[in-house]
Amino acid sequence: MRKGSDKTDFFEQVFSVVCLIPFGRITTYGAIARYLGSPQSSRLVGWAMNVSHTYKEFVPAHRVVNRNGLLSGKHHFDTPITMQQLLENEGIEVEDDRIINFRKHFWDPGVELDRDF
DNA sequence: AATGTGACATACC
DNA sequence: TGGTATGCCACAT
Repeated sequence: MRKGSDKTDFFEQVFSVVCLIPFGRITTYGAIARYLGSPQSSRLVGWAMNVSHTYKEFVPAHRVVNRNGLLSGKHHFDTPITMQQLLENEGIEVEDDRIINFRKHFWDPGVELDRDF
């Protein structure tokens, strides 16, 4: 009985996962997309971040980066350095718009949330 | 209402 | 080995 609330089903799931990212951890668009069951919908995740500021809840979009660990969306924040500042504020080292030890800080929802795959 | 776009990722050549 | 092309779904204009 979807009562219209599921129109943003994908987005809400994305926001939910992003909100579940622990402090000081990061993830990738592809990881989220794969966790949602649509590994090829990674763009939607990025798009979701784009409209995250329109979402009623706060979404730590700064904890989501591309597969290369590059702060692809830094330019979309208030200032081009806001994203880096937020990450550094969480103890994540960022150099040249790239996350150092990206793999170490990587938080895979499909693994951490123990998906049944 | 329809078209284009988008903070990616993967596959193929 | 890198570059090109495509897929995906919802939002914005």
